[in-house]
Amino acid sequence: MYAEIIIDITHEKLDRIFEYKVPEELEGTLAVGSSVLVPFGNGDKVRTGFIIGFSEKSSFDPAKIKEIRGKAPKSIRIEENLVALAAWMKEHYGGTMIQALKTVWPVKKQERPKEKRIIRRTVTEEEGREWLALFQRKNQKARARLLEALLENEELDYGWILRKLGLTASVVRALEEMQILTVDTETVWRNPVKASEESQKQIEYTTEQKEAIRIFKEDFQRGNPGTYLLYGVTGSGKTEVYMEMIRSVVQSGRQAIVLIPEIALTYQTVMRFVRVFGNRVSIMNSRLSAGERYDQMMRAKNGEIDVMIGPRSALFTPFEHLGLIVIDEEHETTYKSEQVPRYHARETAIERARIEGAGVVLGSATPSLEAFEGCRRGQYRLLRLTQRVKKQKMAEVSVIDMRKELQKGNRSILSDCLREKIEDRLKRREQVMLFLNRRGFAGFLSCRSCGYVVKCPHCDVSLSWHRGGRMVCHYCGYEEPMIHTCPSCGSPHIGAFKAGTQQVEDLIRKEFPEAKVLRMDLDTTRGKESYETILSSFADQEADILIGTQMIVKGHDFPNVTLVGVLAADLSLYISDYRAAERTFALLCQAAGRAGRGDLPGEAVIQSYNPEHYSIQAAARQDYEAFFAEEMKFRTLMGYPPAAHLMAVLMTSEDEALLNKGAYYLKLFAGRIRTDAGLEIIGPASPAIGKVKDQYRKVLYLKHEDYRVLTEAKDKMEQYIEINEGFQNIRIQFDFDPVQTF
DNA sequence: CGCTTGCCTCTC
DNA sequence: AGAGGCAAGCGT
Repeated sequence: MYAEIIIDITHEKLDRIFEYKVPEELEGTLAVGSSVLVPFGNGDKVRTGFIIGFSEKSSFDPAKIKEIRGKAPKSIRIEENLVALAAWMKEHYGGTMIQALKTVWPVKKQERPKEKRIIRRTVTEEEGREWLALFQRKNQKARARLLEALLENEELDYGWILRKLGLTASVVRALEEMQILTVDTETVWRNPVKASEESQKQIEYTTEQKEAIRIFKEDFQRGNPGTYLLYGVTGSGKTEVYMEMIRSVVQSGRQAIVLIPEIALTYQTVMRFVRVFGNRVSIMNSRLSAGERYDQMMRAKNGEIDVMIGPRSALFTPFEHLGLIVIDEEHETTYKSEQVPRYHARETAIERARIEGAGVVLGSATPSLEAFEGCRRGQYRLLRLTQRVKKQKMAEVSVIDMRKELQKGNRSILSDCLREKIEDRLKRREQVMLFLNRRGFAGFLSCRSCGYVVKCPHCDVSLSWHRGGRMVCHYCGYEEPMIHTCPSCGSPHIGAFKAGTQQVEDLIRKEFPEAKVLRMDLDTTRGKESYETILSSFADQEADILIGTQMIVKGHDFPNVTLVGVLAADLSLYISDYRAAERTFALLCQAAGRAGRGDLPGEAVIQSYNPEHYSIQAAARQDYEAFFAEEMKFRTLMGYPPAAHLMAVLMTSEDEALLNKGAYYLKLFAGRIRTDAGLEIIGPASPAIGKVKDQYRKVLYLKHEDYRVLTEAKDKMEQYIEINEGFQNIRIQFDFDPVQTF
């Protein structure tokens, strides 16, 4: 018997199967997904490898085949279904098999189990009373205290009782030696979820919610759940629908995974699930310790939990009978991994569900073009929620033309209209949220005389000005002190272009000195819990105005917020990315959806320099379908996803000349892959950031309607690169349907 | 003529 | 990735 093994070394040249003989004593104990120790290379250096298959006959020279040395110590076997998923991911997104395996199985090794010590009384109550009397006579107070506690409760938690009664270990040991008690050690699973006592109120579902639940349940019970898009406006009760669907999946003995964007994984979200599913819910995220993460994997594998909530990576939870994967806020770009393999959680979830016979529910108020187009093509089923649960009206949205403000002589970043409305809310003691597109997007230092911009010497991006007089590169972290004369022309008129959240905060404090203002962005949420702290103090109405970036438009309901202002709405329209309009539309809809979540009606003001743009117009009317129709025309015309597929080939090298030459030849080669006109090749282009950490970058884009043509092109290009020595010092990465353009 | 040094090859 | 093979380069 021979095993097909992937060696645990990330290198393109080793990214293939190696055959090893399975020693007889190990037969039966090894399976697909096991990790083993094998001799590798000339010196027979022992390496770990993963078994991805078996064969009776070897296809390699039998004389050269070596034997597996043994199982890797402390390893945990990867589920066979997840090995299959890894293979699909490698093929679909590029990268090596070992990278794919490590993505679906992030647990490195067994972790030390958490132990709990328990004190148990071994004497009868009667005997105990005799001992107690003895201790009291001898004035042995500590022993008496412990024994009294044990007479009340036969079992006590070791650490807890020592702390509570102020005892030392020697007291316990003494009683243990007298054979009054025993100390037992038990292993327990670490549990990051603290269960609550509250129970779920009875929910009245709307007709639309009932219909969505019914359709899913019927398909699920018939045994062929597919993929559904739950398209529901903000406040339409999507989460309740997910929970009801999960409930029916769990009732039939299967498990569910709920994916959420990392930022939305809050205490409140988890508690909603805990109220329904109790301690059979767990969470997974990067903030858990290795031990906690390992234990959650094991609890899932052992069938001790039914629902796993977490970001992208929770998709690989090793449930034995997975029945449903829910992807909340499915349009979020965080579902695309920026590490190899650059997988998209939506597509990967659908593939995992196919392997496991499970269903997928995608939920969003502003679905991705991919999801909505999928419904139009009949691949996914559309479930709609058009009504808000509490029947509140959607916020009234007005668009302000900032060019007209300028003509009127208002040069502030605040329009007169928005200023008046803020004043009005402050008077009525209602809350306001001001939303700015991006942190420090324009906090760069430029010379007003010659136009010189201070840039990072390593990354080709402008340095951001930070309070405290330093300039920082957001890509590599490079810092330098603020300068006061232009290095190019010597002019003293060099300064920061102010329009980050910090500048908005300064302005608001000056304009409304009586208002209490909170600011939330990457700078103020650096600390571990401060994200929650800021949001909950705003929810408790400790401030009147909350200023922030993307992060304030998600999660939390603030019932007292009746006005949302969007400053510089169209900044995200100008980034060089084919998804710019989609992102702008989603952001504006979400922002508008924040207003009027309580009993008071809400209002949103969108300030724009480009108010006639369809994404802004459609967002103002909250008209997704109008936006979709317009945007889809553009994607079709340009051959962008989801109308067609796009593959970015990112090349990096320290040697600029070599890189340019390599890019030129790779383009020539790409042109010969297919002779039909369907495969379009764009570039090579210098990305927006031409250099990162002293590595030059070039990018080539390939477009084709058929995704398989692109994966085929990827494979051929990989081969070409391997044969041609000119590419030795050029690194190449592929990115399918990228969410960021390079 | 032998020994270091850098590049190339190969890994079941 | 990392070790062994091999030829060019340098010292005695």
